[in-house]
Amino acid sequence: MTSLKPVRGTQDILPAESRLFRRVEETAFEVAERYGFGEITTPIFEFTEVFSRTLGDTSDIVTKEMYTFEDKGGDQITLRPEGTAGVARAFISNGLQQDLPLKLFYRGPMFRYERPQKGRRRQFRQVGVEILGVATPQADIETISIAQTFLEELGLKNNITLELNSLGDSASRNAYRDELVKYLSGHQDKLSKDSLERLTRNPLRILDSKDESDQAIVVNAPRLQDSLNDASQSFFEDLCEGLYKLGIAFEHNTNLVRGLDYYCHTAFEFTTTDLGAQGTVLAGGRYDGLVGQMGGSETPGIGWAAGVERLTLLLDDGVEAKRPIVVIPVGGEAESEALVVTEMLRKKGYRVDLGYSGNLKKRMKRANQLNAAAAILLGEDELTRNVGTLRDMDSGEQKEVSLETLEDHLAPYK
RNA sequence: GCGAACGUAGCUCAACUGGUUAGAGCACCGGCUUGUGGUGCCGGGGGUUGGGGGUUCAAGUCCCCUCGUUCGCCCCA
Repeated sequence: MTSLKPVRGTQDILPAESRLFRRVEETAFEVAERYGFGEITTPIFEFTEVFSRTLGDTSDIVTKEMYTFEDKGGDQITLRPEGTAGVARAFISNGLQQDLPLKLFYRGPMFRYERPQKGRRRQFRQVGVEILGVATPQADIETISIAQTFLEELGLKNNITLELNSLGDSASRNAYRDELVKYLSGHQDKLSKDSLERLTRNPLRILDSKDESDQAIVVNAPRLQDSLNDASQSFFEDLCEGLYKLGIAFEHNTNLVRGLDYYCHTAFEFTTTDLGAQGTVLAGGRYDGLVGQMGGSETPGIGWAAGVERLTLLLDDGVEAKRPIVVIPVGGEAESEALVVTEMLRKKGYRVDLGYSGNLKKRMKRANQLNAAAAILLGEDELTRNVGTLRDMDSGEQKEVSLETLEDHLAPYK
């Protein structure tokens, strides 16, 4: 019996919910195209190395969250836990450095072996964008503004906040990291257990620890923004000014960080308070070191990814299916003619349903459940006169129409 | 991976301190209405109470294990 349940952290998405997912993904894609992005589709699994090398051997994603297996040929394979690594790999594999700058959009399932919660699944869907080959804040501004437009068009701007920070370039960042570790090492006795581990693995993360004792120590810690060098400082200022000119509101959260080594400069998150601990709905940052680290030529990059499930949870009004026209044969003799009429209308672009069985009453009920806009009744006596009865399902009004001119009466129902 | 709560029909929920055959609303199916849906009335199907074990004369109810969901932590979208 357990085998008839979906695997933990996976779910079936039925038609009503699928419409919500499609709305999110289609909106993202449509906005991305408007901003000049092209869609890229990479495999949902890669050689494990693609992720382990880019995400770092110590990151949680690599150490405990990847679905990794050996295939029948003995290769180590991993179901992708995120989208950027695969895009970077595809960029190198396909020699796309000659096409820079590149603006890419992707969508599809990701896999992480985690404890499921609301808005957190083991198989989940993301949409995301990447801009490769632009080292200036122009790309950062565009990346954030496409995100903003996307969320706005989903109708979500009211309960979502944009948090923004700069990690500085690698020189600034490394200098700060050393300074922070030096400071925190003096307070090891008061750090939480989690943060003690982070101290060696991922010290910047301690800045946004939720532990109260940690926060008390962090308050007096050296500040990230104070160690930004001039170049990093002006990069961030240019970004802020660009956002300001576009009317994009944000909060400068100086404790917002990214753990992985290749991140630099811009880090941002769009968050909501409506989803508990899974409040991050869209997040991204600049990753100038990534492509180089994978073995490609040094190529700056910036991008974001958004969780489709989380976004659908914020869209509580459902998406109605489009209203069909239903063709109803009355009596067995009419069935074959009904099929012909149905097929003719479908080929002309109408959304038409023809039930498989049942008397008139049942078929009318079914039409009502489908939220049909109109029904076309074809009875034997009508067919001898080559007409049908067109019924408006909202008003209940009916009229006989000639089958030859049927389409002339259907415009309101297309 | 750690901590906690919860699992009764397709859905939302009942069932007094353990006590006959586990109920209701919605949904579904049929009838009132053999060429007319959405409202109404009448009837019907549907449950190994997540699964397994234990205590008891008796378990949906108590205990253990397991699976799942939810909340928090870790981490992230």
